[in-house]
Amino acid sequence: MTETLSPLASPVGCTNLKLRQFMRRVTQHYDVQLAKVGLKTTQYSLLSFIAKLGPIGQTELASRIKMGTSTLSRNLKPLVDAQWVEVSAGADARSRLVSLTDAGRLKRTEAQRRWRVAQDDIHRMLGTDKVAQLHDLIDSSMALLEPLADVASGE
Amino acid sequence: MTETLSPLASPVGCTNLKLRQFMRRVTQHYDVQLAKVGLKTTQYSLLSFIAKLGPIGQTELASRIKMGTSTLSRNLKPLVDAQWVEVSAGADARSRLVSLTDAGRLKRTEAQRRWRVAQDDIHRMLGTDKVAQLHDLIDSSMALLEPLADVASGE
DNA sequence: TGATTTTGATTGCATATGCAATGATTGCAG
DNA sequence: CTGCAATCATTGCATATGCAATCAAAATCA
Repeated sequence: MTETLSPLASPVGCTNLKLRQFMRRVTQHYDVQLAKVGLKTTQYSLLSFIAKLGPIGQTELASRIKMGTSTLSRNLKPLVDAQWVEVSAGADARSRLVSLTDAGRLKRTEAQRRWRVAQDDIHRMLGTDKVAQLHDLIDSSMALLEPLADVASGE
Repeated sequence: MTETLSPLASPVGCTNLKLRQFMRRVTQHYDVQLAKVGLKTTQYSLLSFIAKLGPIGQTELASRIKMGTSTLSRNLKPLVDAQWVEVSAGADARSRLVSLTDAGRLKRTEAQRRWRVAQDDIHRMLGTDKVAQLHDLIDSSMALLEPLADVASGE
């Protein structure tokens, strides 16, 4: 079952390098829009995740975002300082639940409009089919790399 | 058969988020190998670029890597400290030429073997066709996003 | 119950990233 | 020649990223 018709010679370049370069460009693009509401793209993602996942522990949240807990911990800080995110006591005395404040929900909605602009730009520049291919490719690749995460967390 | 069987509805997710998540995983994968020779993936890329582009000014180098000059400036520091990279006087008194030392070339060769392992792992885990698709998709997308860079640099 | 392990989160360290401002030169217009 | 604009690189500031170590609390084992 030939998925594509291309020659399919073994790829030569560095996947990591290409990804990094591409991501720098793409992130910059989103940042232009989100800077208008005082956010970085990562912060917007974070707000969105918290909005969707409601009050949630940091370990769980980090896992969903596929980010290290130490990074998450620090990335939350500016959002907490800005009072968009609040950290309340969880079931344990050690665990803390992360959730949005009203201001946070407002900010997220506001930012979402900017995100939409950036995302539409991407669709316009790349074409929706290319974006769809990219998303699918990333999704399926991510699934195939999942083992990595398991190994890291001790399995 | 058409290239894909999916309806090709307008993609819903955030391209930037997917890319970031994917890149974190992929970078971690390469880092495991490169850590064995004391390098980060970015540092290996940098060494490779400098090896290939010979003595080169920082502005030009940054442009090739598609990285900001301030980032490049700082990323060079640990490499210079380790004496893998040396910075010599350029044509101007302001411009400086970046090149590898002998130790740098050695280190790069050594690291290349590790990179090869990581890259082969990727091919094995994702399949060469998927990797090839990904590379092609990134290359063509990058080309379509080039205008961004021009705008940023004043055109 | 007391000791050990596990779990949840933070912190030290090092790097990556970029914008804006700065410093240092060079080039060019007047 | 003088002064302003353009160029090359670095630095201040803020964030992103993760590993290893740490700290605190809970769970488990003995």
